[in-house]
Amino acid sequence: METAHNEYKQGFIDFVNSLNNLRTEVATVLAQQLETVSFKKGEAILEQGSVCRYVYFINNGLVKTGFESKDRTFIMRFFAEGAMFTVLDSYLSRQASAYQIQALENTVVTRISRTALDDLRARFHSMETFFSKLLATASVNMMWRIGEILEEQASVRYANFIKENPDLVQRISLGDLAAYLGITQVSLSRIRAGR
Amino acid sequence: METAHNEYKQGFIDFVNSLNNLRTEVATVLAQQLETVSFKKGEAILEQGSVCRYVYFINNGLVKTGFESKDRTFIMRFFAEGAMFTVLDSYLSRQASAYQIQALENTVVTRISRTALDDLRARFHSMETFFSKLLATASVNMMWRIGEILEEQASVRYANFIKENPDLVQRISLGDLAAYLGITQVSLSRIRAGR
DNA sequence: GTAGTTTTTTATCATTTGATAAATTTTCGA
DNA sequence: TCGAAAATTTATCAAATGATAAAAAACTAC
Repeated sequence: METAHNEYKQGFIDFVNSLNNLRTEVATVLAQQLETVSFKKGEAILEQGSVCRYVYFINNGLVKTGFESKDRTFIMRFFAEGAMFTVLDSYLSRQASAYQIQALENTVVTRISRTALDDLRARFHSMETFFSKLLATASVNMMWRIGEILEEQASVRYANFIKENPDLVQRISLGDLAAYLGITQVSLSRIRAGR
Repeated sequence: METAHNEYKQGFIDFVNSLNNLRTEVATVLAQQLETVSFKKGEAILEQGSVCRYVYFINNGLVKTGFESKDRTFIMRFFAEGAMFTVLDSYLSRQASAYQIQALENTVVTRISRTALDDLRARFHSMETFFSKLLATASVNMMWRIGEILEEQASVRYANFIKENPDLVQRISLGDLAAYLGITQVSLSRIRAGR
């Protein structure tokens, strides 16, 4: 439906503007490059081993990015409505990704292809600035996460996660939260029991 | 000494060019904003609690970035000659940093102030692109590190570090390497003993 | 609503890492 | 070169987490 489609595009544009305000002209060109796609709960948005060719904005729903290793799964991050994400290494290198993206709920995303965004970044200084700021945000988050993992035990990280994401906790399974914390689901259950 | 000073500036410029080639004009303006500073082994380049006002390029020497917590120390990263670094959260937010930077060897850095770099990023698209690429590199490194910490035990991460940084290992103390791995120095000694 | 599947909990035992202390080795300045 | 300080190793015991299995609870599909 066209109306809904444009609304979704507007979410993406608003997000970009919130990081770095675009001239109307640039926003218009950007809007032309966006497309909106839906995924059902459980569906893979990006499979491990394929190349991530998009930057995504979540209109609604919830996704996890992570990877499978040996027989365990690890989660890099959850992204909910209003967030922008990609699998950065694959996106930048154009190589197959070790990471996957999966919808944890029915999810609607608006995305832009790397080709299109590269072009916009090259043509418009403001789009490059937006991209810098996007990476800056991601970097600061990751820095923080590394520090926390090094410093704190799983029980503390669990408590921190709950405190900082009270909303998300309701929507994430125990197993996925454990995979985010880097411990087994059984260990997290034990931590919750307080032993 | 002026000659040496210009050589040092050139290292910074070469690094920028390697990420995103600058027009001569831009490189010249950039060069005017650089200054070279030396630190003795053990000296703090940035103290925990102050604001990181620079992006640094290491001409020679070795530094660690990290933080003290309770009674333990943790290291985010080592940077040796040829690397560019800053304390990103503090640099971007202009807030006091939870992280410190310390010289592990006598170190010569060439730096640019945030004020000057912000100005160059605003004036020259190519400088913004350089900054994006710098952040992209940092992001991919951090992504990789998070995945590794989640997935692998300290003994494996130790083996990986040695394999990927055979040069650095010679120059880093066991304690600092343990702080990077997120374990105690005693634990690392035990891992090395192979028990 | 019920059966089957998935998720979560509980329990037990093994492994990894931390805390502490002491011995040993290395480094460094006088 | 000596002696003190710092770094590293070794040892012992405690705490945190993993592996496995089984029970309980929650969720789903029909």
